[in-house]
Amino acid sequence: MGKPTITDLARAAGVSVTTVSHAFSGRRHVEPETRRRIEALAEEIGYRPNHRAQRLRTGRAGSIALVSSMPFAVAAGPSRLGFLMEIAAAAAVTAFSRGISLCLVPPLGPRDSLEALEVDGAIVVEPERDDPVLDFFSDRGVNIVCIGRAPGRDDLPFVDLQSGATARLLLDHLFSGNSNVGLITGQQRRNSYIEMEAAYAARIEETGASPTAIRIDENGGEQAAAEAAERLLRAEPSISALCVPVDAFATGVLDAARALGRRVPEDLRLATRYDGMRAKLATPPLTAVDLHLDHVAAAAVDLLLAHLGDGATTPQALAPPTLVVRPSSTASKRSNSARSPDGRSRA
Amino acid sequence: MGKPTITDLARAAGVSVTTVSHAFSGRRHVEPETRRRIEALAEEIGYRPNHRAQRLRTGRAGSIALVSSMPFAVAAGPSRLGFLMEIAAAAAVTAFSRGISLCLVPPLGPRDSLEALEVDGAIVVEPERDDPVLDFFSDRGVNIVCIGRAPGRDDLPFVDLQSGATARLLLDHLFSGNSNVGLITGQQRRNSYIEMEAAYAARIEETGASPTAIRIDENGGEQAAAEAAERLLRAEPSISALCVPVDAFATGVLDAARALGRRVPEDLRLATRYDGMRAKLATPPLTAVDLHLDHVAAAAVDLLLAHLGDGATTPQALAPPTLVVRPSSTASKRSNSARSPDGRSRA
DNA sequence: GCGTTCAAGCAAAACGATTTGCAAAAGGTA
DNA sequence: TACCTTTTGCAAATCGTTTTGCTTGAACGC
Repeated sequence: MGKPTITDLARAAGVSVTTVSHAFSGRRHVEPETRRRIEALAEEIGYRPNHRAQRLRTGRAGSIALVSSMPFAVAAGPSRLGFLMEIAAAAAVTAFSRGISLCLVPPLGPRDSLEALEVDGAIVVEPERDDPVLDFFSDRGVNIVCIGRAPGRDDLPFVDLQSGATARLLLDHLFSGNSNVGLITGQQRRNSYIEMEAAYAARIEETGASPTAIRIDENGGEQAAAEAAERLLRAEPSISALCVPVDAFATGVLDAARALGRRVPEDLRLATRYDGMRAKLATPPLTAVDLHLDHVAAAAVDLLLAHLGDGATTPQALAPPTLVVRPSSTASKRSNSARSPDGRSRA
Repeated sequence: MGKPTITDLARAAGVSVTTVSHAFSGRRHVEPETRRRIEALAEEIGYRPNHRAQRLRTGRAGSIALVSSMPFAVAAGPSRLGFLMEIAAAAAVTAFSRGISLCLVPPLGPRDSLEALEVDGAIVVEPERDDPVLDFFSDRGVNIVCIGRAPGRDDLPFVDLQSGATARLLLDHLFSGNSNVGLITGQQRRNSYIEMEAAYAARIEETGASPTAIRIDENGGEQAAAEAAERLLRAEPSISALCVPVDAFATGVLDAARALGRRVPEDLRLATRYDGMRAKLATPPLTAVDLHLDHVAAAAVDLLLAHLGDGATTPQALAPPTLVVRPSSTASKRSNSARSPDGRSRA
């Protein structure tokens, strides 16, 4: 015969299945001595509750999904992967520590391939406006939590990526060098771009400078950014600093600068958002923002769980994003002795 | 009332639940016209089969796990993450295209935290000898497929990482420059280290050179490697090339070389294994091996599925690993015009 | 007209747990 | 003793499928 069931265990212990169930779940009191006997016996005969049966009965799936709204395979590639995967790793750890597992969901191609998915809730990373992923889960009655506000969906709970603060951090830094600052964001309408553009517009308004902001299709990746940046820098040679939140775009800008013979940071100061491998290992290393993605991921898991009414651990407050200054943006007059000059030591 | 069940659908269609079930599964013939009516009606009333019930009945979980035997959070950190996550992304895509989902499993801390996991099978990435992860799944009767042979577990199916070929590729390249080649591997007993060490020993035997091989605890990460490499290079100043399969160790070696004033590649040639961000973006970019991890991941998923008797897609043959020569190992006499000199263009 | 076969569909038994309502025993009070 | 309350445990219903026999009715050969 197969694996022992709760019935086998009950028979062995000389009690009913109800009692066994209660002994494990604690939903009702059972005589401590009885419980101990049951537990010992369970261990002995190797009983383990059947999750599939539990799930049918309770209606819980015991797992959540982590979804990127951006294709894995698309050009933004390894870098974007870094962002998502840093979240994935932390989310997996948190989820498992809460007793649920985490499914990594690739972008939905043919819509029905996601049918297989069976989850209690989903964490969607930086959705764009009208993101089909959101509809997919909404349709199925799956709880959603976003990382980064979902544009146009104020009904959805989210963990704040603090994009406004991040934007101001970067812009404060770049504008401080008395530079003529340009902006390169993504074409997709993600909240972080929207807030970045708003902060930039506010800055421009304040200083009376002339705005130089362009958008690039994320799918073009590094190369599209390099081409666009080259055109931009030719057209507007007075630009002396660029805020480029997408790190793949930022390295593209580095290529463009090299092609144009403009040194970074002496002739062009540069800063990006996600402080990943790419920013850290670029030449020169890129000024970036530590978004505390591990905390963000953990908070997202806990927020989702709270919405599921499960483990009501109160999501703790998030630390504000912090600027990590690296050589790519040190003001040209000053020496390279800014904090964390090499950007590699803490990798 | 809640979501429509198969019973509701059967009633609506004026047939029995059996017929509905057969209409969807195709296990028995149903009148084409009846089937069409059922399908249309299903669409109309919004019926979707309950996965939990299906799973209880069929005994399939509909998902597989991807497990790293190495802690996420441990010092090897972002780099190791790259390796695992590159596999995770590709595996997720393949798995979903086969109609099953993929759970990302963090390392097991307290053993029971993994209890929540409910999968049909597990892919374990580069297990070490006596890896507890393997026992965990074996105990539970979960099918296992490894990426990279599991040392001491010849019973387990695996997707070959072709570590022997990889080792020879790297060693051929380094020895070709008439260099005095040293080796730095990891202390853990993973198959790739074992095969690398064997290939190195064979080389030494052949050439009559004196061996200089050390092992470093993976948990020490980049810094431990830097310290060990510095000691090694001081003790054996004649070493003119280092084979360092772990990329985090390789960048550590770069630091050590810098500290000792040895230029790479002029004074010290260097090559690593995993061709990730780290290798590509290092200064100078590191010679590495393209392991075709995306194919490996896909093959692992298909192999696992084959063992589950599910989608018996024959795993296609794997492409051999290919050397990607970068400036870190170009022989000192030659110019830097080896193929792919900058290592960034194809990122 | 009689057996045989086949197609199409149905009723009911699993799958293995949780949960509800009820019963027996135990203790407390009047 | 009678009555009420609490504790402890049980039997049976339930979750929504899949799957196994079993019934029809029709087609077929003879």
